[in-house]
Amino acid sequence: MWYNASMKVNYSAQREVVYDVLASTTCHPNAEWVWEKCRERMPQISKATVYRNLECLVKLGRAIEVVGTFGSSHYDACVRPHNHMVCSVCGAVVDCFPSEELRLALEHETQAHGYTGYGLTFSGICEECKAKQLNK
Amino acid sequence: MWYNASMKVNYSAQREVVYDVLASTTCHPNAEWVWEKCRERMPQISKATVYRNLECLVKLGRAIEVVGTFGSSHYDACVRPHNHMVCSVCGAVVDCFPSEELRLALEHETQAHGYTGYGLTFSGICEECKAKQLNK
DNA sequence: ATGTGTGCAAAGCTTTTGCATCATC
DNA sequence: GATGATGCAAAAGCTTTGCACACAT
Repeated sequence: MWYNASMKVNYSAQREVVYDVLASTTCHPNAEWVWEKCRERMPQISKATVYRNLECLVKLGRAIEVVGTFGSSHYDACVRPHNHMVCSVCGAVVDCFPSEELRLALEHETQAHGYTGYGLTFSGICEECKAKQLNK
Repeated sequence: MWYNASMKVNYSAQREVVYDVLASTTCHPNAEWVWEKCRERMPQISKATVYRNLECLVKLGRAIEVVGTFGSSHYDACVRPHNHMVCSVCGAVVDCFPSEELRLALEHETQAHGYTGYGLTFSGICEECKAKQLNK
C-alpha cells in the first residue's frame, strides 16, 4: 500500500495516524497542529516522527506542502490539482479550485517551459473575516 | 522618497543599503545573504536591521517575498508582475515571466474571487543543472 | 521634542539530527 | 537478521524582541 518505486517504506502505525489526521481536515495545518491531533489518538507519538512522516508523505505523493510565505510548513492531503488562498486577516489557508481557463493556462506554461509542477497561492480575505468586518 | 500613506518611514542609510543590495541581484536571496552583502558596504549593520528593513520594504511595496516551500524567507526587489521557478536540484530561484494567456487567466481569477494578489511558483530544473546533467 | 531606526544579545519558534531501541519485512 | 522507524533530547537554523542609544523630522 505504501510502496513507492523510488524509496523503500515500511508500514508504520505512526505514519498511518499522521496521514489520517491530515486527510481528515481541510485546514492545511503545520506540523505542530498535526502533532497535537495525533497525540489524541497516540499519546506517545513524538514531534520528530510527525516531521519525518509529513516529509515522507510528500515524497510518496500522498500529501503536498502548501506554497506561501508562512513561518512554518503547511501540509495538505488533497493532491488533486488545486490552489490556495491565504487570508491576510486571520492567516487561514483555504482551498481554491481554479477555473478551466486558468487550469489550462497553468498546464500550458508548465509544459512549455519543461517544468515539473507549480504552486499557486492567492492572498485575500476569507469568508469568515469578511462577515466579521460587515458586522462592525 | 520613502513616504507611504499607511506608515511613517524616516530615511535611513541602512534601509538604503538593504534595498540596493536586493535590487542589484536576481538571485532572490534570504536575509542571511542580504546581510552578508550589506556588511561589505556597511560593516556594522546588524542582522536584526536587515530583517526589519526587508519586512519594511515589503510593506512599502518596494519588494516582495517569494512564495514557496523554503526554510527561510526569500526576497525580490522586482515588483513587476512575474512568477518564479525553484530548481529541484540546486534550489535556485529564477524569474519566470508569464505568457499573456496565463497573466490574463491569473488576473481574471483574482478579480472573480475578490482576492488581492497571488504568488505562483513553478518547480523544475534550472538551465545550469540541466547542462550539468547532460555533461555526465 | 517626538518618534523612528539601530545594534546587541537574548529569547522564541521551527526543524533537523544523533543515538539507542523497537518494529517490520 | 537486516533495514527502516521511533522517541528522546540536543542542536541547529531562522526570526523576533527588549532595551538603551542614535538619528531624522
